[in-house]
Amino acid sequence: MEEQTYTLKTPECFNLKDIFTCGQCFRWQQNEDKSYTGIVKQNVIKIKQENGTIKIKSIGKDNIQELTTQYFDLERDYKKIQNKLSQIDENMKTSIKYGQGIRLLNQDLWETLISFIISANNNIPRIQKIIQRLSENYGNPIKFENKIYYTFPTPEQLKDVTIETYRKLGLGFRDKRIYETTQKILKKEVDLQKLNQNQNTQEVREILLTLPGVGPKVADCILLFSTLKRLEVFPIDVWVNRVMNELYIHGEENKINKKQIEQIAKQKFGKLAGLAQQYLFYWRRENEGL
DNA sequence: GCGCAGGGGGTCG
DNA sequence: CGACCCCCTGCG
Repeated sequence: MEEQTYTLKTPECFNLKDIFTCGQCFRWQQNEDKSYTGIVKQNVIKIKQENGTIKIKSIGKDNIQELTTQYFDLERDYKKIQNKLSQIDENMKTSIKYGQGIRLLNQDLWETLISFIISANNNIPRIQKIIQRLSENYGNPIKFENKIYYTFPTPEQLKDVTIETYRKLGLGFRDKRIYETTQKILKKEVDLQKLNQNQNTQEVREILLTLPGVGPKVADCILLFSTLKRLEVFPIDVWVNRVMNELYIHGEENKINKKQIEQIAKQKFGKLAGLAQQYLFYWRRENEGL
């Protein structure tokens, strides 16, 4: 495999720190020179933002220009989305200003599915470690700049991994969920290839919910952060719960039910609820002391 | 220092 | 609605 490079003018609304720390991905790490290295499908990618340009170096199967365009959602007009959301209220203006550079990545559906099952009742450092361990044990090695990186294992690569082995890898009670979901995918009880052919988001959501370990919040994350890219969903985790209560309900955080939040999100943000969620989540979590 | 609650990007029974 | 695996944090 050969190295590729690709340089492009920095798009509007594009900032690596915002993209990688807004909570949608687990496989990027920052280097000393402020560049980031990550694994995308069967490629290792290093990306650096400087002086109005994005410089990318990669090694792997895919054409770097096509991959970048797709993965970073470069064909969507985020400025337009931000302008629309900004008209809704001051909260939107503030949070968008804070997270201007956020883009919703088009991540591999299978990887997103497994990653967010792992995320349940878990914290980000441990989620990252677990995914790293799974990849080291079952993914493909790729050498890049004298280091070995590992791709996320395919369903086939996890085919014979037992629940006990998952437990040893530190997955905890998620062991069974990962095992059973993988088996269902392999048997095509849920066909990930065909899932996106379904136009109706509610129907896709229902299908995802049949997989062990996938509840409402995880399903919405998959719908939003993967190639399914359904911008109208609104994942509600503890942070979104918190910020919505503070901004729109003015009530006791733990007394509010999710249905009420869902309803407010839908009526206020409509088809762009997912983006609104990201700006609010990122803003609130990065300003924890408020 | 060390030990022990507390809680974390929820889901399941 | 409580339990759940693991691990990291904060407090006593």
